[in-house]
Amino acid sequence: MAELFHSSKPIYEQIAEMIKKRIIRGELTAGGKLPSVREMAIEVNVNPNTVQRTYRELETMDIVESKRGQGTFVTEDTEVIASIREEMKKEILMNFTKQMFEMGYTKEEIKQGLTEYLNRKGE
Amino acid sequence: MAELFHSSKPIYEQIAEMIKKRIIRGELTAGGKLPSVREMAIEVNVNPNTVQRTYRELETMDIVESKRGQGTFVTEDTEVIASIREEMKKEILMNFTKQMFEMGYTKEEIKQGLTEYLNRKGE
DNA sequence: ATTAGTGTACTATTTGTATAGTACACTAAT
DNA sequence: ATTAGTGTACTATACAAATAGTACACTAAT
Repeated sequence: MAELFHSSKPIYEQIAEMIKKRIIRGELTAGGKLPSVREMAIEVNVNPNTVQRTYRELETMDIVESKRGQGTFVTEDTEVIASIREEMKKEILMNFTKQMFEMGYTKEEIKQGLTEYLNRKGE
Repeated sequence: MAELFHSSKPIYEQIAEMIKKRIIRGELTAGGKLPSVREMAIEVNVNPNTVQRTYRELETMDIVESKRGQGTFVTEDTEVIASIREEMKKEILMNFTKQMFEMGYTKEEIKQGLTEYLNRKGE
């Protein structure tokens, strides 16, 4: 089977990223139920303990709430979700621009590079 | 001292990234000498063995050449350097756009998001 | 020849990640 | 009450990354 994850980052973090993106895209709605620890473990082909760790992390971030015997649910607090979206966007942009600056590109070159890349993708 | 590295990625890879960027920016020139394994270890506050592993990786990629008793030198092949630059740029752009798409943004929203972010940085 | 500064190799130990297996606690449905 | 499906906890094991320490091989300068 195809490898879902990169080796350079802990799998439990990568699963957390994946779930956050699903929430942000609306695939998982506020108050909605996540796959159970065991289901998710099968879905992403990983040990249940690893998924549990992911859920624990997400719970610490107030993104999900785990209810013993019932399941794990996306927070109903839409403001939390909105702020997660902004945080992720900012984080991704910051990381991207930082790396491009470190390569020596200027602001304009970065913008141009992105535009070229996106146009090329559409061909 | 400030932590130079992220915990989520092997340090030896992060050092390799750092060095590649120095080469690309021209801080380390073709044929130039890198800091010795021991010097670099002190510079980045890490064990010499970790730096050695970085140098070994870079040598495998034909980016540097290690000479016993003399030191480790940037390749003199400027084409290799040029291609590393393009690879890194593409890699960074690909990673960035992939993540933004996964968050649900469109091409135009990505461009706009970048422009806004860069403008905001200048304030 | 000696010395200092290189890269290189090796063993041992620690830490974090991930897996494997088992067991328990709670909830909802029957 | 029983059962199935939840989250949770625990021990044991394996592996990679990183550290620590030591030693060796080679080069250039003295």
